Amino acid sequence: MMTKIMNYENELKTKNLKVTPQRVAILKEIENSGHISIEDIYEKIKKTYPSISLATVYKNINTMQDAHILRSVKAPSQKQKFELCDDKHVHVACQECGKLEDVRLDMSEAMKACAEATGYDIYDVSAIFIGTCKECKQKG
Amino acid sequence: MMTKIMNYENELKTKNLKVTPQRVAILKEIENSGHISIEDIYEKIKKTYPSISLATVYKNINTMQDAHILRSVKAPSQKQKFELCDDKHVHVACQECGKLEDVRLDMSEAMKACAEATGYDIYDVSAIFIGTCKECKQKG
DNA sequence: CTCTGTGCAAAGCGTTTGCAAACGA
DNA sequence: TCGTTTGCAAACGCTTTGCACAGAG
Repeated sequence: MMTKIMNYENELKTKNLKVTPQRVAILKEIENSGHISIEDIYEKIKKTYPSISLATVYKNINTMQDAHILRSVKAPSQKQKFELCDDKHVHVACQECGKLEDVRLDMSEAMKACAEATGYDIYDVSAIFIGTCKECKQKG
Repeated sequence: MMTKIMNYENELKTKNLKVTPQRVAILKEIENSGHISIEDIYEKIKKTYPSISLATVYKNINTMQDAHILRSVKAPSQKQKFELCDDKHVHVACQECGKLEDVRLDMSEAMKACAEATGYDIYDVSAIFIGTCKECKQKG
């Protein structure tokens, strides 16, 4: 089974971005975690790559967001987190415990409805469903 | 036609929050604009109420968010904006011109599907559809 | 070799906090 | 009156920037 990392090297090259160890490390952390904050990316990478600087993480996150390799997710009253663009999914957040999970849910119907209602060309959607998770329902 | 403001006075009282001119002014600005940033709320209120301080706007936004009178919307690469909780709608953002609009789109099907897929109780959803608006399509 | 990316330290902003005075109930 | 809210100024924390050096192509 081939790792995704090679694909991201190609994606970086396609967008005229240089393939640096820092960028590969950032993409690897995001791939592993699904969605992760800047601070957490930095802390994790520092363990195996102590010389990396937080500014570099910020710069690369911005560069790769502009290149549509990454995108941000922001749940209410939580830090900004980042995920890979090719990872099509929505999110569900538990109001009780603050957990944020990915859900593979097809939103194409809703996107179509939105396009019809507005006259926009819709090509993506960022959705966060808010509720209470199984565990918290039992406790509650 | 009765203004919504009276309802919000009641809502504040119900939540044990005092009805101050600052809070009423903030709610009025949000009601007028649909969604608005903190800075814009402050600038608008200052015109008719010059003594208001930015810190007060922040404190009240936070208090009223905690009381579920307001909630935040955050579109990628834009400032946080705020809207009234009772205003059920989703958003559409134009990638070209940055415009953010409200869309009255029924998301109950998607909420049901998400509840089934995850086992969560889902009671709200924050969705931002990303695309290109009519005007930008013509220009583009 | 050239141009992009990195790391550091400093600057920049948006947001929060502490406190005394003012205000709503 | 009593507890909450306000306004100010200072503090904070996250993010960006400028610059010299290092590294990718």
